[in-house]
Amino acid sequence: MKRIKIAALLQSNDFGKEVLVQAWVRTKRESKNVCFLALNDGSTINNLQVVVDISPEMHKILDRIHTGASVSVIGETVESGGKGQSLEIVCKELTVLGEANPEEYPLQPKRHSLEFLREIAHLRFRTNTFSAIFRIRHAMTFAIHKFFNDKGFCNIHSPIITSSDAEGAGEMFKVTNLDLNNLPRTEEGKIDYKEDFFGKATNLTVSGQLEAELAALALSEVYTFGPTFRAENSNTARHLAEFWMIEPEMAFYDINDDMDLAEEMLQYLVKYALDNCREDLEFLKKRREEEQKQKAQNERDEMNLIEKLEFVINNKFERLTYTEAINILKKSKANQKGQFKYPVDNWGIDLQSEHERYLVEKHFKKPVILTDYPKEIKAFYMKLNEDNKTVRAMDVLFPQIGEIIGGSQREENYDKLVGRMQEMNIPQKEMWWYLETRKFGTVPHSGFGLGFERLMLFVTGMGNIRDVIPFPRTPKSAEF
RNA sequence: UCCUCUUUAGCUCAGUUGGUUAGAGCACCUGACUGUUAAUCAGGGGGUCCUAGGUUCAAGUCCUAGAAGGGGAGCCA
Repeated sequence: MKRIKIAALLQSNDFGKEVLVQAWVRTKRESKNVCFLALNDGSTINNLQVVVDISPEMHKILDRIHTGASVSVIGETVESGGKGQSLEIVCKELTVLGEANPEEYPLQPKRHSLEFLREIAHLRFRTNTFSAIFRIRHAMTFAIHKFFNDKGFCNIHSPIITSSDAEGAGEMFKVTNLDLNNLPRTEEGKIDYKEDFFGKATNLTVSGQLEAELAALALSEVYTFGPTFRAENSNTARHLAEFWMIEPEMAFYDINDDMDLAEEMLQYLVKYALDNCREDLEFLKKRREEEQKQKAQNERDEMNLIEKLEFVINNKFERLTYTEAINILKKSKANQKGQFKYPVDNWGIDLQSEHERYLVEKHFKKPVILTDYPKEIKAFYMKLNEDNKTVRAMDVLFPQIGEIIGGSQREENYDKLVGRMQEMNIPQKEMWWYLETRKFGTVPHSGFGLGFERLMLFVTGMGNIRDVIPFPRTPKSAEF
């Protein structure tokens, strides 16, 4: 008999049919003559209830079954005699595929702390919360490819190992196969990378943007979606040393086209989750509501998870320039009463997360796109404005998460780009290939980077980025 | 990296101004129960009080150092 998945079975409402189900036991509830097994196979947040009449033979089998065991069940679908589910199966054959010793199995049918589950990341997939999160993560991955594919974008696999460390996007992880206990040295005593695998120093990529630009200047519209590595000693709920980033790059797009695409994409992805992950989102909504009860009244969410997601797809993002944002912040009561840790006084300061949160959560109460930042606080490749002071950067700020997207129109003018590289001490020699795209058939173009796990934080309503990636890599932590 | 908090049973936590044998709920085991929904009820077993020093007649509790984790900040996506 062919196995049927629980999601399909629960949807079918097809009674009186014999089926084969294989899954893991979430709970076993036993009384004298009857036993109920709640089974989950990860195809849905919902469990299948299996009713077992306790005969002496069944009793022996049931003794081996505890939370976490894997079982194979042949039974007949019936309309449930109890509340809580419409369909259940009456067990005819019950086989234990794998026992789970209850003295050792760490998951109980009760709420565990996220910190504890992080320590057992190999088993946390088996909880409602994490199975919901990773089904949503899959849906978002798929939706990203679908969004770009439907628009005629080309997916580009940018390299993971790179020899350029000129981007200044953060500390990099070194890639080498040199014997670290016996490093080859040059005459000056420095490490001789000519002896290394690639014949030069290499690192893990911190961004696929520069390579994506090369592809965009031929294929017009491309995107990358790959792992990204930053060796920063960042210990926050929003940073990972290994994370996934989506980086579209579009020829003939100016900064406004760039913003339009970013907004359309985010709304598309959130809508996709609402349309395709409803039950998982409802579960996470309830979960968050429970969590909120622990918090002080003024720290609680104004909207629940579903409302928050619907709000994003139903409202235009607020667009304003850095200069306008500074003026709003300067005049704000929070600033005048000295409630900011970093007071807003002069044009040119870098916005702190408290300032971003004020704009998004207090002032506009919706996602905000900030543009035209001072050139001093942004990257060398961003297009310089006419004023010679600001660049065509755009950051999309989301409630609770902060910067979810960072992007810009790129500097396509060769001389201006070289000038900016000189100002910011970016070595031009290593970047010859990047500069050549401005020498040969340069065009206006734009792009942005979306932190995939930050999107996941928003969509799932989870508070810690370590809980939306299967196996988080953070400083002092690379278990599993 | 900085600030701050936490670390007690498998899990979640309580443990008073330092004082006898360290507690609860859940989980586990045993028993009861004709359909349960994290089933319920009764009983039972289960402890390196994070680690190393120190103060004291006496330390889970106080002091010092360290480790791990949480929250906030910086860096950023």
